[in-house]
Amino acid sequence: MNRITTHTDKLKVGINSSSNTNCITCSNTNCLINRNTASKQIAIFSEEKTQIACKKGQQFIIEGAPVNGLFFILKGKVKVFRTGINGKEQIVRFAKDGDIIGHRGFGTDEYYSIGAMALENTVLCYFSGKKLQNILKNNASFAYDLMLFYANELNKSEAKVKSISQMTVRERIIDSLLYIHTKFNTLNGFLHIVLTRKEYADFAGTTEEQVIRIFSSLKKEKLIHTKGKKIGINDIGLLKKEISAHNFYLHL
DNA sequence: TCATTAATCGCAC
DNA sequence: GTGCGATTAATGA
Repeated sequence: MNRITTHTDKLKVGINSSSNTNCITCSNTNCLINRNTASKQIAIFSEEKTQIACKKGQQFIIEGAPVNGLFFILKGKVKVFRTGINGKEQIVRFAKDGDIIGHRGFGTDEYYSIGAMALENTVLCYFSGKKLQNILKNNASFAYDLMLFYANELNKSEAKVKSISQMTVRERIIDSLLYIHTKFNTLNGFLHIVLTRKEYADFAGTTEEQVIRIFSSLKKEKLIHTKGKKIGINDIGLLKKEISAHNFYLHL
């Protein structure tokens, strides 16, 4: 597709790649580490990390596995989910370049309560808890940014609870579409991420059938258009209008 | 192309 | 609004 994708494919060398991207020259401006380039300690990040290449569909965090570090996404898209009692998946959030995965259990001796899977070929930067703790203790600016990130995540997670418990299925699906749109943007008129109907359902807290039904009525109302798995939003303003009546400001 | 997987729809509850 | 099963469309080897 584009030059960047090709670059990622070259990095597809399996677990524990030795060719680490240097944090100083890294072009991922969405990354917390990158935003702290001012610090001289930035060089340490490059030395302490392990780069991991994940193929599409590969799960790199298993629910119940012991927590021992933190993942940063260098390039790619990931879904973070939790499995319910009857095997139902609840997608907790999506993540893209620069986002952090596995932070909930960081700094504890606990086990992951979530799973994470690559939605496309993804390159991760992995820091073991011990190494990262050393960096955090010596870099106040980075620690502060990480704290802001945690606060923001908590806020979003609280908004999500409200969304699932108080909105109708249609509203939750529209809300999810808007979230995907703000997070991943569009490409050629379609949302720049490919999700199955089931994944939309798992994120909106409903079933695959409901998603299909809502999508087809939204299509009839000319609010969205689809081509295979790809979804395009025709008028973001109109969609926002539908949920703004409830004064829910989600996914900020 | 053919086999596999996903999307869709109808229908019962 | 949910869940099952049959049909149809899309994907990818």
